[in-house]
Amino acid sequence: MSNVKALPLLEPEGPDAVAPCCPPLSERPFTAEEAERTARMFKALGDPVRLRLFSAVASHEGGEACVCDISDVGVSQPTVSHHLKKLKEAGLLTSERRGTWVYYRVEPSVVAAMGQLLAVR
Amino acid sequence: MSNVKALPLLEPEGPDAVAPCCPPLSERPFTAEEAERTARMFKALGDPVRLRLFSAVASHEGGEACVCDISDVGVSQPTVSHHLKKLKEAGLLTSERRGTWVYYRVEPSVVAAMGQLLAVR
DNA sequence: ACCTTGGTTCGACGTGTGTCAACATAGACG
DNA sequence: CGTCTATGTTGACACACGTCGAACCAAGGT
Repeated sequence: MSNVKALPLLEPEGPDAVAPCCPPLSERPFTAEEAERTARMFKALGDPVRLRLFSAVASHEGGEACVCDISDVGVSQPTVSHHLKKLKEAGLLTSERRGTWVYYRVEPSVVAAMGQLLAVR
Repeated sequence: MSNVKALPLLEPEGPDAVAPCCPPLSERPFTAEEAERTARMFKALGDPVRLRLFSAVASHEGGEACVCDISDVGVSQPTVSHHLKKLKEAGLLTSERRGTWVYYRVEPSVVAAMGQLLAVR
């Protein structure tokens, strides 16, 4: 079972579970490379529509939601698909087709890593 | 000429309350308004240069840094100023002029609030 | 086969954003 | 005053981004 496949933001550096992408933001100044990687995650959540979609998936029963369940965010359906793709490329969501519907779920380790970036000293 | 907008993400009420902007992303689907407000914060950190500047301030000795200390991020000085302004408008940094230099420091409550948004259920 | 429903991809358009050079402003100091 | 240093602002430009309609793909049902 491929629980992790080519996440563009997580280097397979440690067998650890919490995906140590980068140290907390207040530990030391980020290098250009760290910033490049990390900014992609924040940018993915930097759009209101994407934030609503992500929140809808994250809060949905069972930890997953099909597009039909969450596509009521005020934009056209192609736009929803576009944003879900962006969230997927950022490593924040994964998708799987089961029959007629496509189900999205959050990647908990990546979200946890983002939370740790913001840990207060 | 004081066009200093009120912090768009924090209501000026609690002394050191943890900025009750929004519930965790996984608690319930965000409303359009919540998403609009919160996305501004994530978007501010969604640029590599801004992320480096923010990290430089956050990790600097004494919790504050003057522009001259952190402006070595590979872009021109006006661009640095522009990004610092963006971070300030997002409520993530505050600035204060002391004599010749301008010092920036992080707004801990806002960062803490962002961390809580990503709290895993 | 055909059609219907769910989702993605494509092509285009308008807006937003990052960047710089040039200029402007604010103190410090003589 | 004038001048130097440290930051901020303005204007302009190229590029990225969000959005939509139309076309396309994937499964199921009839």
